[in-house]
Amino acid sequence: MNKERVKILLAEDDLNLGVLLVDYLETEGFDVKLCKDGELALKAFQSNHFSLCLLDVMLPKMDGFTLAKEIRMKDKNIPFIFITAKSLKEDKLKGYDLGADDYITKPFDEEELLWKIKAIARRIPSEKKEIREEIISIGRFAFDFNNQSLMIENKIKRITEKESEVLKYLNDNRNKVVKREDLLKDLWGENDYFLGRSLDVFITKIRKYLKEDPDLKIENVFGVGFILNTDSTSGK
Amino acid sequence: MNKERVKILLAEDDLNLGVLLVDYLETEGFDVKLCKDGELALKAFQSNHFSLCLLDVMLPKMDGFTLAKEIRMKDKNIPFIFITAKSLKEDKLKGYDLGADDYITKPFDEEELLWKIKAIARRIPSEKKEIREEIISIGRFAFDFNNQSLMIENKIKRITEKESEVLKYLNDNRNKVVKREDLLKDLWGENDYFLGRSLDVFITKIRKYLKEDPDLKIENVFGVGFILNTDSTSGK
DNA sequence: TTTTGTTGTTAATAACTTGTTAATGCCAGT
DNA sequence: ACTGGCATTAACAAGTTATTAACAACAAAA
Repeated sequence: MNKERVKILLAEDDLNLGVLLVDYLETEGFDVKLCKDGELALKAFQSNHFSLCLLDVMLPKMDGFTLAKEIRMKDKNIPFIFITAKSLKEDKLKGYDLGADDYITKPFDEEELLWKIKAIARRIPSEKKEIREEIISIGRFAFDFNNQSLMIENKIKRITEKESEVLKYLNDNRNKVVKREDLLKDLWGENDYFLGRSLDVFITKIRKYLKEDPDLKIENVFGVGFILNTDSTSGK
Repeated sequence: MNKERVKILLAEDDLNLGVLLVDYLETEGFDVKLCKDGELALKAFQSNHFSLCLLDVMLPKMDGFTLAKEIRMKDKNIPFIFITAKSLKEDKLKGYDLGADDYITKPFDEEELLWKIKAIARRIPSEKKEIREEIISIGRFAFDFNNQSLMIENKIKRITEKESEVLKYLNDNRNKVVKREDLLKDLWGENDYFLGRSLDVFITKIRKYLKEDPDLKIENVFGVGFILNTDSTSGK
């Protein structure tokens, strides 16, 4: 959960190159959105959140520099790398003036581009803190998965890692039947008799925690799994 | 007042080029320290605070890569730009592995170097925050990170650098679980079994310091990390 | 030398698993 | 519908293993 993938906006009209790059970067762990002209790229930028822009200078509809200017108006910190065919000084200058972090001249070595991206990605402030703050409410509890804590009436109970995982799994499927099989496969990686017994122990423990809110109940579905019931009207 | 001059460490044995660069960069508003070999550069780095390193790869006494490695041990985030005579891919690769942000091949255009520096400088977090005299209060302690001291009831305890770092990291995430993994990656740069053991030692030491305020506690979150508890209502 | 950080050792502890017994639900045969 | 048998589940206890605490010894650096 620690590794949110870095999202890259790639504006490149040469689809051969574009698809190649997307493949390459995705195997390297980036999330890449390819747009084949400037306007599409701008549109994509407006509706998604990217951490880095890789812009070809020569683009249909809107050239890379104009695009950069537009993007810069939306986000004044996002890093750019320009892809340019010629290594003209004026071009480079213009790019840097717009706040480029780097440029790379076609034809280029993919690996080199990767290094450049990595160098920049390294300095992208990690968004961890934002990711961290999610607190889920379950009945009258506030469940903080990352902190492994269950709060109710300003009491905090710290629970264990596996307990958290199981509770989160149940809650992610609240009011729906969770199959033992699925839960075990997803949380333990495999599913055998003994792990099943282990799961039962965790269910017992979590039931104990949840007792403080009488509306919450983990029901057993015989031979199939469990269901976390948060809705007092439902259930039989 | 916003513009503290960015300090650059320049390691370059060719004094012609070196002096030229110093002049050029200084007229551009940077503060440049020129060192003519690797050892001098390392020494300079240890006694000053720089925001960026410009390292020639070929240097007397200690080559640029080794120098970078040494510097990286002192500061895990400082950006490097390598100056290299040849444009060999292996060289570039090696540089990037060490965390280079860019490289530039001799002979180069000064203006181009300037752009690269500016691109990086733009992303240097304004150092004000780190440098400014901030005294953080942690429970009944006053913690001065920069001076590595912990004060309580007009007693001052001087603590070590790593102790400070760990304490600051915990405090920056007070009342939240700090994962061993994150802490080690951020403060040590990597995460292995032995560093984990080392961290435990620091936790023990810091706990000892914090004992004087009974409301402060570093709790262990088994298998995950630690949490600095400053809030007496929380805790189990 | 003195300080700082790392590695090693041992004991203690917490998490998870396995074991035991009792309770419960399902279903087949009456 | 009732009943007995069997599999599943609940609850708790005991066992196992890896993690952590605390301290000491060591190594590296200032």
